[in-house]
Amino acid sequence: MNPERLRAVFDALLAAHGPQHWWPAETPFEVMVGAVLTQNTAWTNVERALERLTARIPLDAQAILDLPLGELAQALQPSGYFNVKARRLRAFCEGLVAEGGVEGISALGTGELRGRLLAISGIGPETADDMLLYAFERPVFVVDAYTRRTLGRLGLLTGQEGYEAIRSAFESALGPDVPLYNEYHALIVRHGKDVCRTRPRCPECALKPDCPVAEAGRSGFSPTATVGSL
DNA sequence: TACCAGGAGAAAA
DNA sequence: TTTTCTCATGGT
Repeated sequence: MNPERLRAVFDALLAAHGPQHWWPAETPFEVMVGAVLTQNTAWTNVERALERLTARIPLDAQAILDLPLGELAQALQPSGYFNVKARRLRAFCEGLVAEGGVEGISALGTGELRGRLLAISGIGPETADDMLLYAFERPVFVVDAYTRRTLGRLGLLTGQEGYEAIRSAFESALGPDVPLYNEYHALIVRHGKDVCRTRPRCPECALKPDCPVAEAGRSGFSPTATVGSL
């Protein structure tokens, strides 16, 4: 992954969309709850679910654990997959309490913290990295479907790379930089939802002149390029 | 009407 | 080991 090209794409995204000021939450715990609820779900639906949940209980781990599972699922209903997410949120809260809460888990090193999060059922790589970057401010790059799609359209990814390969490629190219990772991922999501959202999906829309990151990515465009060669 | 959204885990091949 | 299926609401 070429650092200059990656920086050029970031600069183009920032110029096009401006700072995103992520994550839209008040506390680290709210970030983590949101990370679970936003799995494969539009953020507007997550906001509805959070409103329903906080109308019933204070937003903390013990209050969620004290809420009967059926009531938790009912509160989460607008975010979709509500039965699944109720179980996942409860499992996460159990894990968090077992680790001594947000304070306790904050004391762990990044690698160990990531391992603990991934050990919880329902917390996969992207959700764990959302938490690490946006709740704990650790230098971990978040890879999501928009990252694969947008960077793939720019020729910086083939689409065949695994999650860890993409994450380590970004981190190696950019160096440990929490504010940069924060803004970069937020901008990729914003861009994916905004400019590159076409119906039906156009695999090349980012390469069209009206896409603000097209030029930045074009210099690195190579349909057969791989992470390692860029 | 059909598709998609800031995934993850279980089941099947 | 890799691929497919399931979970589900709300916007376009």
